Amino acid sequence: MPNAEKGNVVMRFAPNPNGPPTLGSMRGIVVNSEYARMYDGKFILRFDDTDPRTKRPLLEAYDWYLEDCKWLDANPDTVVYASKRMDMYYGYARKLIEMGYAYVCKCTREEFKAYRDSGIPCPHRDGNKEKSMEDWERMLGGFYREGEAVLRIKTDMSHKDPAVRDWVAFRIIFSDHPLVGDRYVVYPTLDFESAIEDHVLGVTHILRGKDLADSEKRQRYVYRYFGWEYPVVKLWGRIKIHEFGKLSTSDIGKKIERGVYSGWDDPALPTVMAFRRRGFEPEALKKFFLSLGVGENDVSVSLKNLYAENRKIIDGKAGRYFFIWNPVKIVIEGLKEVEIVKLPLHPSTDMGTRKLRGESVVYITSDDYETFIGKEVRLKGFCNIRLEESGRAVYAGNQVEAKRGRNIIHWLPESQTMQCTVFTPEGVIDGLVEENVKDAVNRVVQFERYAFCRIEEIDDAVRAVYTHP
RNA sequence: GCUCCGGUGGUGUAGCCCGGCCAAUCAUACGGGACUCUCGAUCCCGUGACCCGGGUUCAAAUCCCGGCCGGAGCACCA
Repeated sequence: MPNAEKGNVVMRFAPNPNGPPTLGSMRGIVVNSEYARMYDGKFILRFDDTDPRTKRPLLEAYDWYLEDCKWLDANPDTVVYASKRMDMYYGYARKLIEMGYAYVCKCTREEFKAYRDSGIPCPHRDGNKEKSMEDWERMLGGFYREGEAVLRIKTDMSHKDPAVRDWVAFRIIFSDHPLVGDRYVVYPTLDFESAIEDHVLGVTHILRGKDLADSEKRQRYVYRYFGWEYPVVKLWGRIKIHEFGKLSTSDIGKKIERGVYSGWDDPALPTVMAFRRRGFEPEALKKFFLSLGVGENDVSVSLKNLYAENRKIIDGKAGRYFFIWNPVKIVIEGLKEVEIVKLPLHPSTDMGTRKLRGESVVYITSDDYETFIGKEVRLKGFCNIRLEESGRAVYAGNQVEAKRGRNIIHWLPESQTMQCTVFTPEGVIDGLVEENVKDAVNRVVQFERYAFCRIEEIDDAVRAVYTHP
């Protein structure tokens, strides 16, 4: 990073808490905090919550961000709530008005758009400062209705990029704010609020999405007027995950209300909550985002990369259990005695063993039954059987000769099963699981030949959440 | 339309600023083999990329110009 001195770096992540943190937020948290850490710097979490109407903050979401930061090992050194610092913004606004760099504009949106598009100053632009100050105080006092007046920053009405021409710094919104109630009617826009805060907080480097590229051009005017130095900015492109469609936070909210998703932590959603619920390791998420780098080109990446990262961490410590989806009951004929089968909890890590009864009535998945019917298979750790028609099977010895191959399948004794529901991104899968998983509540296990899953809850039945293959 | 910004194997990334050590890094994916009482893991081996066209230069993925393709912004949203 340019101009980064060890110990003197201040970075921030500045979300609007209008919903739960998503993968996109995670990128912001991870990348900013990691760079700050790399330079022994400071990491600030700032809530840019200055629009109580269009992007209305969600009260619970403030804490969600705090929790998710903590979980991602990105605990902020400082937490700032923009909506609680309104008076400070007002102060800077007054200074700008006094200096003649900001003015109250009473054009309608449409009127101003016309001026902006043609590059002509609007009639309010060159009014005297005293009048603007008076109008400003009236705005604050509730004299104007919404839309009747805004405070604009003077830039350059002939700037080649129309987006930077005299942009709005404050507007009137008669709507109570989840955090500060109805104390204010004049709210700063992101561009203004963020410009002031970055300076006040001493932010040295900004890493953000390129959708905010124009912000810099706008904000630089304010910095120039105050004689401040603008932080170093690095932008990243849009991120698209193959497995998730385009989902805006508000879309997701609606779908949750309609019952399409069970909640913000539905495994099908790209929220941090969902990934936590699925049992992902924060370290894997971090590596995943860091591997994307901070290039300005848009990335379109598969979750498989994340799965690979996560697998590296959990494979060595996830206990192995049998989960039978689409169970089929098999009666084994000619089985001599009931024996206790000991299976290792992990094939290479020493985690002890689990026990299953070697009974003559077992369950296997119908997938296996259908592909191996008429053939000999080995019930892993137990014995060999030949699968026959209509759920029968014949005992075929104990020799582990079937080693070399694919015909080793998992199974469960009838007397030791529990109902199990797995919540996957594609929907719910029901099946049977060995009762030994009761030792693994709230841990990630591997259901052999299926996938890694987190055991969420066990009462009469088992609830598991799909992690990844 | 206007203003910006990008374009390295299937995907992501390093290298580009300060041209040569790049017949291009790493990861993932994919193919093959070994091992394994999981379709997981591990170990080998392999496939596979500098958008196109000009220019500058002894030398270009790296610099310049044009084209094509992609993205973002053009809100009293963040």
